[in-house]
Amino acid sequence: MSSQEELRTIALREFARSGYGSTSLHRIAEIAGLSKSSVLYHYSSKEALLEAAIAPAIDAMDSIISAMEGLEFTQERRHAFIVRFVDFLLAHRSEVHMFINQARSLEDVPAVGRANEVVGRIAEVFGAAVNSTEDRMRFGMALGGAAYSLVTQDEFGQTESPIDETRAALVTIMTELLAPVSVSPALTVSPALTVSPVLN
Amino acid sequence: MSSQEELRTIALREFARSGYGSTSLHRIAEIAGLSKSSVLYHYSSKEALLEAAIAPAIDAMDSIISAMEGLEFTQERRHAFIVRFVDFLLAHRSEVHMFINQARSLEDVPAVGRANEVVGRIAEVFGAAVNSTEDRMRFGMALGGAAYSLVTQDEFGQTESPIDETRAALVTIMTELLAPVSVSPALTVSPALTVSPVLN
DNA sequence: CAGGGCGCTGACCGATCGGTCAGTTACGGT
DNA sequence: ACCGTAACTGACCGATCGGTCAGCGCCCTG
Repeated sequence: MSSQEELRTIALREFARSGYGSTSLHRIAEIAGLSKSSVLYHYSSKEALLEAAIAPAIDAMDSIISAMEGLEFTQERRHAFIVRFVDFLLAHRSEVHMFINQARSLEDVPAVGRANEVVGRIAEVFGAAVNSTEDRMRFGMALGGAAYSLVTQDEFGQTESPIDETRAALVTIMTELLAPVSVSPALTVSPALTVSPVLN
Repeated sequence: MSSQEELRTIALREFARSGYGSTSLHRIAEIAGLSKSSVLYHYSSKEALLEAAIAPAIDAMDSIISAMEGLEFTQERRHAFIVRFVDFLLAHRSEVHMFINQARSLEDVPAVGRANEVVGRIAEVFGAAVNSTEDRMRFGMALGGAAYSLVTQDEFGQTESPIDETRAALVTIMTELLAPVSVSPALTVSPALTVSPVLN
């Protein structure tokens, strides 16, 4: 693996694990067995290194959502999206971790801004079929929950599962969450339930 | 509001939004309209400020899980846990955001380490009834997804929903996710189970 | 009026940050 | 053998970090 690739890989892992702002170039260099100057030789700045590290994931996410835009939202297409999305998550855990955790604090970085745009387009495509509060929560829990549980699965030392088992489980659960809920109203908890004092 | 409380509130929000490492004491002081020295007058160190800010949330989470330990895992208790957990999420969004995003990088901080312990105990309690890969994913997506979608809901400028609608939707979806899959889902929610939430 | 905390401050400290720059080493093509 | 360039480095820069400290004004009490 070339130094450039190695630096990208290391930076990605460290940025995701410790945060962009809290990861020093010195640390990245140290892990790579290089000096800080060498890192800045390959990438003109810390920000350039970040962009190089996450660009492929943004492209992948972009192509997934582009394939959905402007098309009617059939069951088949929904399922195809879920499968693509799960595979995307499995292939780009660290990048997704970064988007989830630091998209807000890094939004001035061009590449991260672009990532936020793409996420917004996903929300738009689903938004057409998603109106109620509960449906919106379903959408958020399906995408966010899938990403989050995948990320923490290898962060915390949980029991590891075979990849295809994980993949199948994710597809099943996301399909369940994103299925049109108009059916079986008996499931929903009555809205007149005890309104709790939510205070800080 | 006293300076101490105000600093705690500001610190919590900034730590959650930008990360602990990337938030300077100067910035916190600036928002509070004080000097950096004043912050260090009220809290002996940045870490002490962090601990003071998140301690109440950890206590609340601790009491929720303590109420579950050592008891048989009935439908009623599962539902009670979900309701308490959702109310906990609603009351402590910022703290939960921090645990999710930075628990790993901050684990040497005593208070955060304690938070990780509590999360581990939650996993243990549920782990008894959770064996397959899919059930484990369900658990992760229910807890993590709920926390994540709540956090991003007000971070990104999404359409805001009434808080009791959000609460009801979360309870519904989490119940659906955590219900034993073998049983018909229609049977799992009994309407008379609304348990009053845990107060802080 | 004296004085003692309390809340707060600016000046200052060493460490570390991202980044610049001149210079060294290794090496492939002619 | 020579040269150009790619890969890499240490010394150094200004800025900012968390933290220390002496001292400021203010209010309350004796």
